[in-house]
Amino acid sequence: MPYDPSAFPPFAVTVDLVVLTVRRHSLCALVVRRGEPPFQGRWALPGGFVRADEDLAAAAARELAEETGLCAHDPAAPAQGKGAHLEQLATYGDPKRDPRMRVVSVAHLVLAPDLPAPRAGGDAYSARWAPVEALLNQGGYAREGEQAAPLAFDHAQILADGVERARSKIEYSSLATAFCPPEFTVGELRRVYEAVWGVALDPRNFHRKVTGTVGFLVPTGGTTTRQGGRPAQLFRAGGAALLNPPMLRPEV
Amino acid sequence: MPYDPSAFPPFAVTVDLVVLTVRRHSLCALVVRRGEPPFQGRWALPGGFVRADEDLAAAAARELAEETGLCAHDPAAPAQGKGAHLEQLATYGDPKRDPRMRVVSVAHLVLAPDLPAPRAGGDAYSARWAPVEALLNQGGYAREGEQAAPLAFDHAQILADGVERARSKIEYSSLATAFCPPEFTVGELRRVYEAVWGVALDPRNFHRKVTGTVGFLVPTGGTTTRQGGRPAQLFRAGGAALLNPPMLRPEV
DNA sequence: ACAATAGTGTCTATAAGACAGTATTGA
DNA sequence: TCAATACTGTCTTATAGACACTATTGT
Repeated sequence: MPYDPSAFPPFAVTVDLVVLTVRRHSLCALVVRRGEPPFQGRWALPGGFVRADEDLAAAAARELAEETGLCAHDPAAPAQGKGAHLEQLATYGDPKRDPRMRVVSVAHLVLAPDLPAPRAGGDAYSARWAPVEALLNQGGYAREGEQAAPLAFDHAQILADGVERARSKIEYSSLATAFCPPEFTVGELRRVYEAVWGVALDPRNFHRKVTGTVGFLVPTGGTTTRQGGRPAQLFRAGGAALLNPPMLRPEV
Repeated sequence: MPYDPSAFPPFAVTVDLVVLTVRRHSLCALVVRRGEPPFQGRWALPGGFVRADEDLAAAAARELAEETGLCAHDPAAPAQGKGAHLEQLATYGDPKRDPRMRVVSVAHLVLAPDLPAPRAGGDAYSARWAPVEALLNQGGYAREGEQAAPLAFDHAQILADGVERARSKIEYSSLATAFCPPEFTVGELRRVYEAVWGVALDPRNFHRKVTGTVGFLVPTGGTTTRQGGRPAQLFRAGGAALLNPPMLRPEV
């Protein structure tokens, strides 16, 4: 087909965010309550329109900052700094995914350390961390006193894809450290793996594995007893992005 | 930001295809020659606009059929059948990636067996298989008699991302069989791995590995001598989608 | 006979799973 | 003291890498 820019069907393009964190030993996602139709009153992933002169990753980082105050840290971007890991996840463009119009949504995945509490942006909706297990359950998610309902639009599918990406990516990359504060112990890192995978890991074999993988962890010299028990060494993430050999996820 | 569908910036949405195959022991991609500006005369990935009522995967499958006659086989779709493997790759939306207008392109990755020769669709441009190594070289790609030039738009980046996806995905999935004809030998499969990874593999260890992974290969009972030497057993792809443990790519 | 490819077997090094046992804190 | 967590070490098993050797074809 000749590339005729004057005769193209117009689309709206949005970004949706799968923002994951580990809270109280379970994997949680950020959801917001919709204040208007369609799906009014239902929970949805945060997101919004891409602006006319804005890159996709920039739009995702802007929405993330608006929702959480987090500073995104795109691994592709040279700008280093504190903040969450952000990467593109996938694009969803079913013609009927939004009942009002043709909307193509470029979903992004964000991995963040445990945050105090989500704060709503300038808008009047509420935002909340919810366990992904509840969000993905048949029957949907509700907080106390609400009717249980599935996520709006195709957001349950997007969330499921994001969770699966996170679960597989911590196998062969050092991304699990994105769920941790800047300094963390081996036990804290193990509890991240356990929460994301939903399995129990042998603490001794885990310790041997992560401390034996060069470039994964760098000791800071400090120790902490914030988990109770014997003081544990503190580490920060090493430079290695890929783990070789990978962490093995036990068969479920 | 409130979700206001009446005030959104309009985008054009396209699909671009990274169609890979293995020919003469090297990994090749399908490129088409642009017949009009911008980048007139340059090589580019095949692609085109998504129609107003068309799903993204359907648009990619339609473009693939127009360019190659291949029937796409989306693993997410229930419709089984012969044809190439198709999956979404990533989405590219830099505001300046097309000099004429704001275009967001949803790139798809296609893995196909060696085909007789690309046929142009109804259009007047030429299509061609080109080794990815040449396409990604600094300085760009040219056939004989042409000036070497990089791929049009951001297609070199899209191709590089597609090649990297294919290289990593054949490690832990059975996707390498998508490069093979319906029946193939262990040696032919090994040459696929060697071409995609650009390394030499030990034929004996490779044979032990692939025949020992349950669900990867199913013997058909036939044999062939099309590679010369002792007759080799013929196999077809087994049902397993994931290889556990994975194939290990030798460090480069 | 010889070259070429297919296929089997064997040794070794690495690493994962299971789990005993020691170390160091707070209550 | 005990409970809890951190850490070290040891045994077994699985598997990858290296490579010797045999099998079956075409020329």
